[in-house]
Amino acid sequence: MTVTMKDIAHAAGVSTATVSKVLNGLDEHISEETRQKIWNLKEKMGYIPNNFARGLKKKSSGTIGFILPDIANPFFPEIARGIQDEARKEDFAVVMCNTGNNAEAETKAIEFLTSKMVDGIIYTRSVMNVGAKEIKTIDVPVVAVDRRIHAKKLGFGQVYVDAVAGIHEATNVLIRHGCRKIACISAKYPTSGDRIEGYRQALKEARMTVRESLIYLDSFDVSTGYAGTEKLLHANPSIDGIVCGDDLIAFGVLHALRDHRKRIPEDIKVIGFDDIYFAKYSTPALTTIRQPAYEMGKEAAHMMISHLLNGTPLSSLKFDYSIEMRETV
Amino acid sequence: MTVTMKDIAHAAGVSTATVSKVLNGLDEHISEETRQKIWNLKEKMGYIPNNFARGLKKKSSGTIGFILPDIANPFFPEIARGIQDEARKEDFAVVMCNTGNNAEAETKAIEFLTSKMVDGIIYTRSVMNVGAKEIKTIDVPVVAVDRRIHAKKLGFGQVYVDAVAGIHEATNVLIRHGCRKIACISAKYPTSGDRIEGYRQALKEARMTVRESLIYLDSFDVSTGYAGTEKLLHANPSIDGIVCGDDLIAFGVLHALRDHRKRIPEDIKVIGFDDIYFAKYSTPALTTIRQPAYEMGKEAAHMMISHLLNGTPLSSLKFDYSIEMRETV
DNA sequence: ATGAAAGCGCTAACAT
DNA sequence: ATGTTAGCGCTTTCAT
Repeated sequence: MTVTMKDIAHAAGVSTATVSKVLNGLDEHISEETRQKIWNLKEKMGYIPNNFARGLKKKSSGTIGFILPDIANPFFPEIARGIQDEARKEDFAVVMCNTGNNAEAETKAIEFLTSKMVDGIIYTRSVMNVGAKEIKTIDVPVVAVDRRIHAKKLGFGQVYVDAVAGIHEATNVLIRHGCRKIACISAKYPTSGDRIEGYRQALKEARMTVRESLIYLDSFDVSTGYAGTEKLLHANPSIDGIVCGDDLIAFGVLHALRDHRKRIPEDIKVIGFDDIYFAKYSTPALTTIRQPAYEMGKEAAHMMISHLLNGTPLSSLKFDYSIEMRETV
Repeated sequence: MTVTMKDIAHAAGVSTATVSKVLNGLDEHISEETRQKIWNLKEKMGYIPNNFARGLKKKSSGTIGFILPDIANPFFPEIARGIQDEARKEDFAVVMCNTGNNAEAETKAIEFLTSKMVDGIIYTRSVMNVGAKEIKTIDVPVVAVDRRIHAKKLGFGQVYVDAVAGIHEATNVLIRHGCRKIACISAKYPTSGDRIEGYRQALKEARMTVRESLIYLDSFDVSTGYAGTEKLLHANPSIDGIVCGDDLIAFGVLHALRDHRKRIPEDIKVIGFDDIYFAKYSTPALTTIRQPAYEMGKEAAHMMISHLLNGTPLSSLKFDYSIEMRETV
């Protein structure tokens, strides 16, 4: 049987009000004796507070929710770590929901979390791909990490790196290193259109023609990198550089290139985006544009909690990317 | 303002009971007209159910909790994916709590989740390292994944791979490939003592002496692998094989070996454990003992949900490991 | 220093 | 076909 405050109150011969006060530290006016008795009973009886009841009453749960699109992509767990380390400091719990890039799951996660389970939501998917309806019904603060959204219009907070500029720079790196026929493999998520822009811009600035046949778009995963490379290479054997939308894609590219006996970076250079933990351990070590995932998570949580606790307005925070030169360029 | 059932009931000119019935699909005896009216109102007013209230009443939340020790270790997200795919099928939500290998966080996660927030808990840490007190207070079913625990005694379910046998086999692989001086680097978590046993046994069976100076124990992370290799190599330059407690450690080992200009596998062979997603992309590709993480997660969720829904008893499910021969042996 | 009581939003058994 | 009602376990205001 579940032990409730009532049980403790009964055992201690006091009212539930007294028990509640003691257990919540509101015990200035409680006798030392009663206090002790209650704490002991709590331990002895194995009392666990019922969060449903408490939440129903207090209308807050001391927890923040984190919605991520793909837990298998190390970039997101890294953000999660940042969020949690920060939340822990402020004594907030964090629950995570993985949507697996599934729109329905995303909607459900939002509904679930906003059903008063969390005091705020940190989000890493473009909100643009879920219906406006869902967004409007979110009645807790939200801060978006790493995804460009119309934050201000929606009243959201935002922590991000300029991905367009990042891909622009990635492309420039390749150009600087002598690549003349540069392909691009990325995801065709609504938000990722941006990224591609960086590639196009860089090419134009270098007076190189942008050819659609050099662009392959699917998902942010290894198989996209592999399949994209196969297809692109087949149509254009002379490609000498590949800009990747993220590191997972880059891993797939590396793998495909290896199967095609291409020498990296002699025959072809590749550059990733994110700098996931494993980028430095790949074959060969991946050159990539780094996003400070952990720090972004930390700041997102910080922003959220300050807002929750002190009413600090949610803001827009931009981080800088950096270039991690390794062995693929 | 938050929209409640009362608001809808008021707007529709019916009672909250009727609204509740309709919104929960218990509408066999509700007129089509009322039904429509309520659904429309729900949409129009942006009603979101209050999970606290519902949970308080129903004593269940349709969600299962997943506690993992290190979200940055790809092995765990893989389990998480399995859990979620299965849960999704049964219309259960899953929330995750990352403890970061922090005992306090673990205790909090348990308290938090058991505070009636979830109907069951899936656990990937040895329960042995949290106090018996916490365990006793868990009043929801739990199934442990990948961790040996006294499942039966505690009434837990269990899904696992025999890690001792796995490490035993890993060591054998090295022996079979001619290694004569085999070191072992693993974690000194309470549960990991087991793993080491497999190494010791294999050595004994091959009539090789077990030397403590060839064993390095710290944590399941890359830096342990790196530091361990440095230390071990310094004391025993002639080591020709290293058995790793997990793949993260193996990655650190590979890195250190590279810095020491050791040729792999010619000079020294290394074998990992888990077969995380990135194992095949390392330099060189890691030979390792595979645990079917995704499947284990799926089965754990299946077991949990069957138990929750149909009362199927929690059981003990053993999976087989397999050997992934790649380039480090 | 302690208690009584109202009520958070919802569900479900029991009317009608 | 719909409504009444009695809580679920907790917090909190107001009494005492």
